[in-house]
Amino acid sequence: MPAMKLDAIDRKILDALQANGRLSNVELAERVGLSPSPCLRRVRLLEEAGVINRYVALLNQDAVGLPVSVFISIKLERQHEEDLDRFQAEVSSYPEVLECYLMTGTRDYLLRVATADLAAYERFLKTKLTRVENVASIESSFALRQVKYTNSLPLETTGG
Amino acid sequence: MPAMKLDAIDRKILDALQANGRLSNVELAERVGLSPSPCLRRVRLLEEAGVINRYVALLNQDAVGLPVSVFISIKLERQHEEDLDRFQAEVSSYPEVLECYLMTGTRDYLLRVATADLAAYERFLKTKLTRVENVASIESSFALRQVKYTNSLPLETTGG
DNA sequence: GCGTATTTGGCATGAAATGCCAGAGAAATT
DNA sequence: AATTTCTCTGGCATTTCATGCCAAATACGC
Repeated sequence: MPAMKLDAIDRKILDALQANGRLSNVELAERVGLSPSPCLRRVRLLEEAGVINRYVALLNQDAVGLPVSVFISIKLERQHEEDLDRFQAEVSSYPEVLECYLMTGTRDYLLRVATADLAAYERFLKTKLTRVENVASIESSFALRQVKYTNSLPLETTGG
Repeated sequence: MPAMKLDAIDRKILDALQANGRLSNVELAERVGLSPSPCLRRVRLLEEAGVINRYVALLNQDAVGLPVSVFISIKLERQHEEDLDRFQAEVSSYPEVLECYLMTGTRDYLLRVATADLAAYERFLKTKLTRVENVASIESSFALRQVKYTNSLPLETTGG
């Protein structure tokens, strides 16, 4: 995905939709200083270009009973292409895994997992993660508190 | 936020809106097996109860020119209540910081930061993070690839 | 079996999304 | 500087949707 050229209006649109993905097109148009028609056309273009991936509802982890966030550092035995691919496919299939990154440094992967409690986390480890082939070591760190969580990327709407 | 009691239809609604926050109420109602009126009422209740935090558009980091994700482990000099509060407030104000967690273990905080490139990251470090008071050490790990990234919490819609 | 409370479904109204077309603005060419 | 061309914008008409209200149905307790 190449970086797309975005003008000031595009960035305003993206900023507004990052903050509220359910803004009506009429209100969005007002905020960015366009009439509804061209505003909607820009939004559609941004969607088709893949700048806007998708729209989602963000839930409260506590309210749905998944208050525990765990970060897991994982090291593999072998790091060949096919080893990585197999591991990634397996881990991506677990709904408990919200984020997974291939990392530089001494640890190969970093995962964020959401579970109901420690017992559920232990169950996840025992029945899923530790059974994945090629895993050399697993290191869990628990989040005591989510200080900040946002999906809003800083688009620097002040400049060109 | 206490965990709220959600029935099977609520979980279907939440799952659908986690996948597509812009579903029309008419289509959402069809999917969960209700008519539009009670479906909308449930959605409003979930919003008011705080189960649904908000709706957002998710952007492609590469497309908006912020392809670099960095995880930063931070250790503070002192961990008194007011020290933590001050650090958290400062770090939360940085738009580059997408996630921040207070952690167990040897490191106090874990941050995820998005930047345009290494130069921008260095600028963030020098002008912002290293100038925050009370920071004992900073350890950066770069993500080579985002293997999985989702906000969809697993709600186990199969069971009660 | 009966009464109560909660939830659902349908209808009416007002607002919004969306496609179409003409007009305005910007850029390139001569 | 004038003209041509291309791109983007704004307004209108149609269709779809959101939303509030009320009656009916379902679940629950007695």
